[in-house]
Amino acid sequence: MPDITRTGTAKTETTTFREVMAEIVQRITEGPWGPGTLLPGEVELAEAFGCSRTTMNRALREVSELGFLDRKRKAGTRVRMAPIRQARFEMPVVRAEIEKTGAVYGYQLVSSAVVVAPEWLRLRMGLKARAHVVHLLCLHFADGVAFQLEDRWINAGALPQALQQDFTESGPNEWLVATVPFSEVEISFLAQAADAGMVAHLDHALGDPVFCVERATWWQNAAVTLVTLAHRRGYRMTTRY
Amino acid sequence: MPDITRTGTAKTETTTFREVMAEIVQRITEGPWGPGTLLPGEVELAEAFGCSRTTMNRALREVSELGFLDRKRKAGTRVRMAPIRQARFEMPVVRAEIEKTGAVYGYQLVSSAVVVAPEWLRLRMGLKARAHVVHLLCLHFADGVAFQLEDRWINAGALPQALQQDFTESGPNEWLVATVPFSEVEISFLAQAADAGMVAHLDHALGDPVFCVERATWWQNAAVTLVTLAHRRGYRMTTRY
DNA sequence: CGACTCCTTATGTGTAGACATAATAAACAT
DNA sequence: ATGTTTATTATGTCTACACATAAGGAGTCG
Repeated sequence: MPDITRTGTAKTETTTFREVMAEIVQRITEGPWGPGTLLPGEVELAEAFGCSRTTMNRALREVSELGFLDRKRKAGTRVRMAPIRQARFEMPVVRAEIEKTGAVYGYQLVSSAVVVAPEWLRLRMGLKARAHVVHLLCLHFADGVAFQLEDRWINAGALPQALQQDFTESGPNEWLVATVPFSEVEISFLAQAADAGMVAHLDHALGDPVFCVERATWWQNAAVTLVTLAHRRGYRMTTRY
Repeated sequence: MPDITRTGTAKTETTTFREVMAEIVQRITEGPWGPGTLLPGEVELAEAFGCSRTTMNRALREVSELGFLDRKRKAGTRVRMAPIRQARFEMPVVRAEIEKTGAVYGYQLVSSAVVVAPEWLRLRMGLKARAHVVHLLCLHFADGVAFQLEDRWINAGALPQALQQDFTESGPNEWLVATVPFSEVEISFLAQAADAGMVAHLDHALGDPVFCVERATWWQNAAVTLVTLAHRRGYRMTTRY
């Protein structure tokens, strides 16, 4: 039966790769494809699902990116024994994070100074001896309550404009992402004991555990900035999936 | 040799979507496509790059998933003003995390008990009044040194097998991922003050800041387990990109 | 002016077909 | 037995083409 234009009628009866994905995920999580199962080949599956191999390939690839499948040439597609658990945090600018909760964002510059980089900073960022840095302390408020204390160092060698820039009205982060948008970044999450600065500006007692995010960024192998974001009491960073 | 198979000579001269991606990313980060730029349409780009639109589409889609591009039908493809910063952590089983560093993994069950769920746990996980839970304390070692203290609660109502299971030889996590592999998960990162248990088993003084990961999991809307993973002094969770 | 319709356009996705490549398995030689 | 080559096979990717869909913009009408 030589095929005639499949284009004839309207409504897609084609199986979309999203439908295929959903079905595959369901078969893995609830259905017959338990951990360790070796799936049939793409060609066979495509036939069974009534779609082209291209579509099946895309579906399998994306399910695999979700962490459920392990694919290898020749070896085939296998359901992982345990799915890869991945926590993915989008790190918006503080302003966006606060405004998303419906709160009013507030900003205040606490202190600003140009200093010679201290030893630990030089080692951490790979700065030259006697390199000058801009050191800023800033506060971010949610509905008038201190939400985050930003302790930032900017390498004046790499970004001399930072020396002239005025940070009293808006934070250095917004200026930096506009100035050096595509930098290499290293992010760390850690717990720190509250120091004097955090006690003074956040709702902490000296030595309290503080959840901190540290972000170091480089641009073309030159250190740009190092920032530690200290959060208010009880802050937790959460993701669900 | 009659056959002219193009495989004979040079490497494929087809432009692969990875090459295209690399070029696009470079044009964004270093080249002429600064933040806000509206890119030419897929057809035009494909022609310029000497590839098919399919390939260009894939390249653009993946670059967009990296957070550099914003794509909308009809509106076109635009370079984001600031790339979406995303921290992505793969959360392997502790054993794998430790062995990846080359250290020898060690495990020890500290305590095990079946108790009625305390109030806060009932609220946190949505358990019924007087629900029974298994409460475990376990230690994970790297080269003999305590690395992580696992404080785990398992809902015996949803997983009665947990009552019989023996956790003296291997941790509850490995048993759980094998038993309930595909659960819904909520992960939080937070800073906590060291309590008596952490002081006893990790290298902490009372009240020290401890970096903790809390993971709650459900399966088909029933609470399965809640675990708090307390880390050793100075631990930080890092990602780079 | 404002709200509505319709057209256009760029991306989104599906299909068939072909070749590329990695990795296993089988055949072979040492 | 062991190491090496060769064949096989499942996934990976490219191509050309077609239709689907969202959304901007022009034109229309009250």
